[in-house]
Amino acid sequence: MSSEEQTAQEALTFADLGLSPKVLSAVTDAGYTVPTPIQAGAIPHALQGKDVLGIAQTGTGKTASFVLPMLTRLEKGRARARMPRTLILEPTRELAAQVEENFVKYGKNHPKLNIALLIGGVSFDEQDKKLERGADVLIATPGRLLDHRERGKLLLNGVEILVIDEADRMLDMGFIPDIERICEMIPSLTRQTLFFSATMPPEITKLTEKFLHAPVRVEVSKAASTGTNITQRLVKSGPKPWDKRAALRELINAESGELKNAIIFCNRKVEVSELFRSLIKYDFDAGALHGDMDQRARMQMLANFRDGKLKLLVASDVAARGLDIPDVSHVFNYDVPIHAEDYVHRIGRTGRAGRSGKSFTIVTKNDAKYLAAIEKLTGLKIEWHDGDLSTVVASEGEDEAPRRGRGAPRRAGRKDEGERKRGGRERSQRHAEKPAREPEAVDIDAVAADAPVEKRERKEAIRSDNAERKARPERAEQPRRDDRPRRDDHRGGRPDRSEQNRRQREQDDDGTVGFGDDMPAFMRVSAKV
DNA sequence: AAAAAAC
Repeated sequence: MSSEEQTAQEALTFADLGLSPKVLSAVTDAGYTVPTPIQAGAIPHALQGKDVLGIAQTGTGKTASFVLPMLTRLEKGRARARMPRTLILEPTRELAAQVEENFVKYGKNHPKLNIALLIGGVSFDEQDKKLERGADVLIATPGRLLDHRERGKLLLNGVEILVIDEADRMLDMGFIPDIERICEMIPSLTRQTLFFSATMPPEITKLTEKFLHAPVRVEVSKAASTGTNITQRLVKSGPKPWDKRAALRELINAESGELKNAIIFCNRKVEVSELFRSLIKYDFDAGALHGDMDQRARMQMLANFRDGKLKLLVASDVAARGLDIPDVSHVFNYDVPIHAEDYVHRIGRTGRAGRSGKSFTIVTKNDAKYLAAIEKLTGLKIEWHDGDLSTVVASEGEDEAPRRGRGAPRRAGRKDEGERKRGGRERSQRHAEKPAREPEAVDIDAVAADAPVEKRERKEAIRSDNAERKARPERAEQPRRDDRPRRDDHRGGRPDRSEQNRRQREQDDDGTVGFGDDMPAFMRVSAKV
């Protein structure tokens, strides 16, 4: 594209793109007049029925660049039962739901538009009913889509427009075989394909060669890989979880003047859970988001965070890309991401739409090589916030190596692999929180679908617990935290985790019945504000 | 080395 064309396009308004009056009016009502570069580039071609290869990061207005032309094109024709007219594939459930919201928003003048969202973790029947009724727009994650299809509830040969969104992320997640299968189910002669990816690794290029016909390539210049409006800092910490949690708390407090809301990224789901619990204990206004959580909790957390009912969101990389969370003032990396690109995506959650943002990455001595990779990728030496690792004060916590030789010999009564791992983690967790003398915990295990336990086990535990609770509604005064085993005897007579949980649940008995029956207490806690 | 995604 020449620079003249570029300038000409910047002067464009949505009214110049060829969208239908209904769509245009919804766009205007939403307060938009000038399309973003990807929208200006893709919409006219999409309206003409051409295949489009859009290379754009999230936050560039990519979603509207396919939603708007699709709505326009859907005005002609009607959907037949079980034969959706369009299909949009998304890598995560949240993204799929987000696209649905866009269709609702811009499709408000299309009262007859049927939208079906096929994602995992929610009821099958409702989705099936929508399919039966005939969907104009089908938005799906690959797993659930294939599930419906295998049950014979879905025919894909009537699909007129196929959208593959976040293709590079699909690749990362191992979805490419699924995507290929799905593409092959849709007749290529009658199909228009819109394909979006932030980057074009060889596998993705191959995919586009296979499934796109003479695509129009629309590339949006990458926003400087890590936006210059983001202030990035490194924060030293000891290597232990309690060191890192303390460093984070200190940081949040120090930033409290500027901190409007923040996402705190962890590398692992268990860490999300642990950190979330810890923050709640310290009375921070925090929520959690990761893929093992109950789908309703995921949605609710995200909604609360977006609506400003929740200040801190502790999340796995499920939240790193694509989620449209406007106006996050801070991003904290509780862990240095193992993949350098993830760093870019994570901190890209702040400093959006030209606003300024701050990111802090907690670094321990174990993170050197990941940090080096990040600095290499971004071509940037990230400054230390308050002295580098050489100034870390030694932790007062337990020795690095787990102590042995106390209690029963290790061989006796050895637990299975999973249990042993969990036990170890809990031990360090408990210990970690000891020195700080935290206020009593909100019990999260009782309700959170995010504990590192099989779902079934969890449900079972809650069910039996509820039964027990009913049987004994009244109970003697609870022991206080100070009566619990202390620092040095935590290896010995520590009450069983489930015992602790049970007591805690009895303490804040709130009538929570179990998954799916009631809103988890931790969500209520966060919603209180 | 981790997350995500199907019952």
